[in-house]
Amino acid sequence: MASAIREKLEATTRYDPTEVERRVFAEWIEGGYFHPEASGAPEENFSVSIPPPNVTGALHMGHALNGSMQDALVRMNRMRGRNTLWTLGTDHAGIATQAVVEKELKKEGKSRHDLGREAFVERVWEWKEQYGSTIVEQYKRLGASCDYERERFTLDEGYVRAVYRVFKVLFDKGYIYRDNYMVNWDPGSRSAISDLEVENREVEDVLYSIDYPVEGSDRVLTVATVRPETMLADTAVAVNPGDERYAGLVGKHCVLPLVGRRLPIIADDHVDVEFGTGALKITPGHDVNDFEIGRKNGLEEIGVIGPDGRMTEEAGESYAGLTVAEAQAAVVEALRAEGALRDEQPYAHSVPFSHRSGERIEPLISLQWFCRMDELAKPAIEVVERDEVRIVPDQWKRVYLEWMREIRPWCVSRQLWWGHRIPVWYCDACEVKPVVAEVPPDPCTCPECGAPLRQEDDVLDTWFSSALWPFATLGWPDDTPELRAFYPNSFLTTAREILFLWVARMVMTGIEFPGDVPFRDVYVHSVIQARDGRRMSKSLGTGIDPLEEIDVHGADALRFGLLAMSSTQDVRYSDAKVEQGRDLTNKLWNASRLILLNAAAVEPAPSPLHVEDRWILSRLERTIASVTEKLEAYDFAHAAQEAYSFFWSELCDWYLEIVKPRLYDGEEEVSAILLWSLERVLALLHPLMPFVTEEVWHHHPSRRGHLAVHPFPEADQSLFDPAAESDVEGGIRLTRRLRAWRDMAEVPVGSTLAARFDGVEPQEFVGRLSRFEFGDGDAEAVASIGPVRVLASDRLDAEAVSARVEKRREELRSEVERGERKLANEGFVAKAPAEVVEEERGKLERYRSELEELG
RNA sequence: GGGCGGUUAGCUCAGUUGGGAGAGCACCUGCCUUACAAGCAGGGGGUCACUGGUUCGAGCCCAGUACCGCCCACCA
Repeated sequence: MASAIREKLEATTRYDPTEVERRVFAEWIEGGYFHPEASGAPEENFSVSIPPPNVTGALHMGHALNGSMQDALVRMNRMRGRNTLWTLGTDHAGIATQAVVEKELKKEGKSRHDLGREAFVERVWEWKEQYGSTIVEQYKRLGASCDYERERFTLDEGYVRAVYRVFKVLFDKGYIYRDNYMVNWDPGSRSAISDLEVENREVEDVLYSIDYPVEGSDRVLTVATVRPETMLADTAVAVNPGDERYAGLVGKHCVLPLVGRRLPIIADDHVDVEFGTGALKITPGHDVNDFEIGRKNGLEEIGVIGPDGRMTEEAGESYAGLTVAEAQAAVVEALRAEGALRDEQPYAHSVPFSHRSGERIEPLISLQWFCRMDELAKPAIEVVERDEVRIVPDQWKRVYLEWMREIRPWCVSRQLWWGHRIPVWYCDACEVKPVVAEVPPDPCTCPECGAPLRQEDDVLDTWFSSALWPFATLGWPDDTPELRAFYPNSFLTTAREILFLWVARMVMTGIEFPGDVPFRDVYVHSVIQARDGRRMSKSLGTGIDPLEEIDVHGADALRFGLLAMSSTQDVRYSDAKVEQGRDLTNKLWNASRLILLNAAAVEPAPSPLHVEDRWILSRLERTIASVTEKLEAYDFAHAAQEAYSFFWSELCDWYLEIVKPRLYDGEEEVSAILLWSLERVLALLHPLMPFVTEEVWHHHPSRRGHLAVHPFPEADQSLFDPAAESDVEGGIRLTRRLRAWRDMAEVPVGSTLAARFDGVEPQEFVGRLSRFEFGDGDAEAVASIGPVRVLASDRLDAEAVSARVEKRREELRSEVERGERKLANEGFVAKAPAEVVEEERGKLERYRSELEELG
């Protein structure tokens, strides 16, 4: 080792991630390790598409966890020599990005309408150029081994071609259509949104009961509503066909208070006889159920609420222009004045809100583009039923299937400017059908009358383009080498909240377009909650910034911590686990210093001279087998914990302590084993903690290339050695008992005690690590610990010793009693498996003989 | 209204097919032992939410109860 490096290694007793991480990452990029050739077949290659973060986004804990998991598997497979691609990119995130730029404009006192569409979109692109790489840089901080040279964006040129191709094909198949239909209108973004972007929240409203007089009679029908302002758009009153109270009224009319409109009284099964009076006002223009009933019964559809969330002209001049809330107050007041308001009751119920803007959804009828999903869903159901796409853990399989079987049309148009503008062109001059095309028509004129064509104003739902991510990023619709080499992907990891929004749609489009499932496995990971168990959220201020955690503890520490705390159920963020990861990086660093600074210059090799060598090699290989198996099963937490405990407890606490004298002696065999083990441990841990392992590897004498492309260890079963394991573990147990005995007997730390042994001589390390000196002295034995007889000496406090012995006797008596009781149970002896009973007998035997030794 | 998950040490969580309850952190005691005090050695700590059942034996299986969380859902 060069002396400068040696000095640095000697002097640095703490691992410092800050300097290491940037340097090491730059080396990886320079090596081009993350940028594979597009060659080979998907079955032998390994590929993953990152769930594309919003281009407006900043790395949050969900990204960090998801990234740590993907990187662990990606790195492991790259090290195994597979041609590995991890595609990275960002999502244009229609609503979110448009909102960010609009907010910027607002500061300048402008709106997007002041700029006009073209200039506004230009402005968003400028924003994207300036800020859009933030999150990509943050993935680098995490150490994610993505192919940064193949970065994609859902609005880049090639991607747009994929989106337009898909739109055109689905349109030609008749799946995509335009219709005037009830949609979830988000007054916040002033756009329609899909069912999946709606969340229901519990709200305290007032339930108003209103009397509707029946025409030509003195009866009234009392209806109940939480939205009295929508009565202005009522076009019927419905009762249940089986409701005898109203049997004679069906077919008659009542008169709408305030408005005077005649409303037919109709019968519909939907009406619940038990609720309220059993009479339901029907507002087809502003209520989802009423819309259905209206269409079924051919009712008039009136809209009194506009896209801006204000009352329209249709609402009448007393209300037009008011906000919904103002209109509600005015209507209630007017009804009260008329004496039509019968009752008001507080009423808690769930109400749809926009997941995007947070505003209350206004159901209204509007002209939108929809995509029929039933045909697309069929094969996507089958592949999951047949486990061709495997959902892990499998409870999510059922959730996926149930949703898919009930799937409804998807509203894909959005009234935004930022996004994929729908590739449909209209002629305003004649009645010709709209032109739907993958590329803008050239010339852009009407084929019938020659007038200029006008493109559809609406853009597509962001998720329409995300749905194509695994293949559009690889160059589809062209038949590219990338597509041939890396599609389908190997797996996908995701949070369950986008199982429907994203995962299901990728499965559908993958089968429909490239013709194969997009990935074989879907791993649904846990959600990391805030420390107090609340959701991590920006608005609640409960978010924990992964970059701050990286600044403080290092990326490896965060990665290890996240993997170790992850689970199939939701977990609270654990600082302790991240600190455990940090401590592990430090331990790794220092154990490596011990080995690298003291090992003789030899070839690393498993050449055992002693039983402890065979033991550690056996344990190492078993750990490799087990950790690998767990990683492949997406059991990241146990993989991390197991690697940790092998390295810390077995390798450091025991093996290194056992072999220190040999190492300091310059023994070649132990040096060879230590260097060999270190190499394998570094490689095994590299997918979990890439930075520190790579940095240590720099100092390893066997180093030729980077660890990032070093072969991943494969467990060598020929080194499994149960006999050595049992011998050394016996020695360890004895050492611990001797140490505990000393502690209880209050022997000063520094003093060595004399002892002899009965039967088999304990291994050399037992005496050394517990500070006992074994000889054949014939002094009186004051205590027995297994085969060890502790000899009387003036270093021992007789009282403490006898107290210790008595305590042990007590323990043994209770153990013996427990064993005897169990074995006296005829049921147990008769019905328990033989080996369980045998084990119990063996234990009882050992306890009895130890008790006998103690006298 | 349906469905799913949870309840285990002071805290955060593990616990394979039923066979003496584990980890990390925190706590107590003793150690600056020349890899590491972000360390080493030793230790204390649990009615496995509750009630019943099955079994020789239940944290684990069954039935029910109570809280907590999530998803889906068009009773105004």
